[in-house]
Amino acid sequence: MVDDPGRIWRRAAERRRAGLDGDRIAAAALRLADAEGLAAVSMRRLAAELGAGTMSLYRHVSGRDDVVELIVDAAWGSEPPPAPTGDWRADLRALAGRTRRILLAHPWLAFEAPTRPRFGPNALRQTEASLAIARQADQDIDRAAALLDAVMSFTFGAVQRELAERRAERNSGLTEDEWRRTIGPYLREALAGGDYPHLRARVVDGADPDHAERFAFGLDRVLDGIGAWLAAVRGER
Amino acid sequence: MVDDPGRIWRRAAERRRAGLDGDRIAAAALRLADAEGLAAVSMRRLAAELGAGTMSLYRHVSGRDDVVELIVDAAWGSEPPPAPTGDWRADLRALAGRTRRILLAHPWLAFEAPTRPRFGPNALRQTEASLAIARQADQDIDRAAALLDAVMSFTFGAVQRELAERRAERNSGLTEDEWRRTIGPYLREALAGGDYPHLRARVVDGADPDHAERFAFGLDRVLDGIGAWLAAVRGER
DNA sequence: CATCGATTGGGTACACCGTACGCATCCAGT
DNA sequence: ACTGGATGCGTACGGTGTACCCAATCGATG
Repeated sequence: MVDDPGRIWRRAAERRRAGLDGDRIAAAALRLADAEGLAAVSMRRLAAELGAGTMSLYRHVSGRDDVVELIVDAAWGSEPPPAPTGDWRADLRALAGRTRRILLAHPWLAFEAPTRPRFGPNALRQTEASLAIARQADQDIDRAAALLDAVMSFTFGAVQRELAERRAERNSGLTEDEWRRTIGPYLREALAGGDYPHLRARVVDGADPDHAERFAFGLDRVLDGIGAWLAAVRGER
Repeated sequence: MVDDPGRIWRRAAERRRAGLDGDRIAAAALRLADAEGLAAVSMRRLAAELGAGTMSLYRHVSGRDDVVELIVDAAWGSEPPPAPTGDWRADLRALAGRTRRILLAHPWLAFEAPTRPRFGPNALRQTEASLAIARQADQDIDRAAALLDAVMSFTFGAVQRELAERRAERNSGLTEDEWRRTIGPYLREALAGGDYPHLRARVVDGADPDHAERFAFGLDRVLDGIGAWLAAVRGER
């Protein structure tokens, strides 16, 4: 067998039949990741959290990667995907909003989820629901997939940026202003040279953007672009 | 001192004055990361690559995080940012294209770069150039930053998806088709149930999308949306 | 009820990781 | 020539994932 991405999920189904604790592992790991970050989810730590021996975990999970795969899917399952209502624009917006909410609720997820395609039950349900929504805009599966991809690409990218900024704020002092004074010595020196007029304008004159507002702005641009394109495609027919 | 993100870059400047080998470390680390992935860049391995003792690295770099920060900036410096030409749409497209090229050339970068804001010399130059381009579309710094953010959010998200798919293809067998047969046992079972009609349509009837084409499609939608918005804003004035 | 097979729990050990600390060496400026 | 600071680096500690193997337990069967 070359590589079997379906392994864990088949196994999970079997376990459920046998009634064992693959779920407990996932639940404990998710709790740990949310509380102390994904790095804190080590096999030893996780086992300790469950009051079990480290190697016992390997009976239910084939390694740490499996644990991560499990909690990624569990996180996606924390809020059901929205159902199509007939208004593709509103539905796509709701879908993006749900995605952002979930990513913000599990800050490790945004950096782990996009590393490879996932096939957990919740991921499957979610993809299905997303395609159902996208096909309201265009029944053609390839065009629907393409426009969904554009929306989701933006969503992930935007939330990652948001999380990175949030983390930077958390890390150094407290406020965005405080942070500026921390990086100050270096950045001020760089800006003082006059080599970066636009950067300087952004830092000095620019307003601190509201994250939610930023997200909504970008999303609206994407949806506008998709709307215009749909109109053009329909016009051609 | 709470936390000093400018530290390494100040230090780099001093080193250059003193003429030491902070650069050699960065160059070797970048080579290693590109050849064997970021995970292969360990302090021991890196030192061995340089024919030096492990702890010698700590004279020039305050830890592994510094090494990563150095190679991230070095990677951004591998292609100069485009200069404004007067056509904001073409320039933003060129900027996104350059970003995609760099991210694809250093596959580890797409997953490392967005974790926090960077302030290396190349990152600074790049931000400056990007803002210069964005301000061609709208002189207002906040609006320019907002539209640039939308473009870059999409770009990062899209390339991450692309890399994830590429990796999945690499990992299991060879072709996309081969991959489908690998995941087959599990996915086929899931699709056979009839619970996922849209997903099934995508897998069975859908075409394998060309990555570059997908990227161009999404980017065009974003740029269209921005164009329409700019026209509306200008109309209001 | 006794017995046997399979399934599960877990301890030990190995090879890696980042890095704190302190000692040896070398080179520059006086 | 001497001396002080910069530099190289060996050792050691606490962490990581997990391969391997033995003990215990549980279920079904005779």
